Amino acid sequence: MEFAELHGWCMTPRQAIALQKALAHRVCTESRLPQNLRHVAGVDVSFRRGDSLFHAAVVVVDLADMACVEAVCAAIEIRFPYVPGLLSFRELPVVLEAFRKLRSTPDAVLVDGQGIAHPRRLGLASHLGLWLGLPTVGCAKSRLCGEHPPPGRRRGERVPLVLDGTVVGTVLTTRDGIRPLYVSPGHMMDVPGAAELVLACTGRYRLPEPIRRAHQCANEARQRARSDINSPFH
DNA sequence: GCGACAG
DNA sequence: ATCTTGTCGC
Repeated sequence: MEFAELHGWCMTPRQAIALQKALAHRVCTESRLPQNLRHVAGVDVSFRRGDSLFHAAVVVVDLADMACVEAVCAAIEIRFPYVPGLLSFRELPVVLEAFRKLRSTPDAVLVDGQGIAHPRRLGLASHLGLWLGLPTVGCAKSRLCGEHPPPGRRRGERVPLVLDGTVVGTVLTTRDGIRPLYVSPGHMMDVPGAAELVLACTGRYRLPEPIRRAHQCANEARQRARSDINSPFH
């Protein structure tokens, strides 16, 4: 199976699973981060219950001062239902559409979802990494699979996330006294590097700054589209 | 068969 | 993810 087969996105869950197994072999779990890491992107997707549109945003920030370098968003129709383990088939089309509009190329991409901490080692972050050929990190707010002891409650404390006897990620506390994040390499990234990058992008909030901004950006785009229905002029 | 289950 | 108001706490 080739990437081209994804163009239609008209797959059955069974076909999607077969494709994941094939693509998982292409994922690189060694760090390919540049020495001078400067521009980190965050991606997020937003949708509304009674609507059939997905909105995605990509925000690139400068790691030195968290200043926004570039921000874009896109909107397309939903083409796939939510199925745990098949999230990329639902969200990747709109995410790729947003990246198509991006003019700059980030050094790394933080994704709202899992990387290789996935039943077939191909979470949304890994799948996106393959498409983009860029280092990606999966940064999920809850667990999809794998086991771990409870991590410490202080910022920076972490425990390994183990799946089938393999460490596939890090359960990382990003703020004192809050629920941890499930951080795993997406593509061109290793387990320790993924956790360090997330920590480097996280300040006074639970989620890393690039993802927070993308989340905000995608929501604003969705609400603008919503209001345009009632007042298309303006 | 039952429970788990990113967003 | 989204539906939703106020509310308890640092």
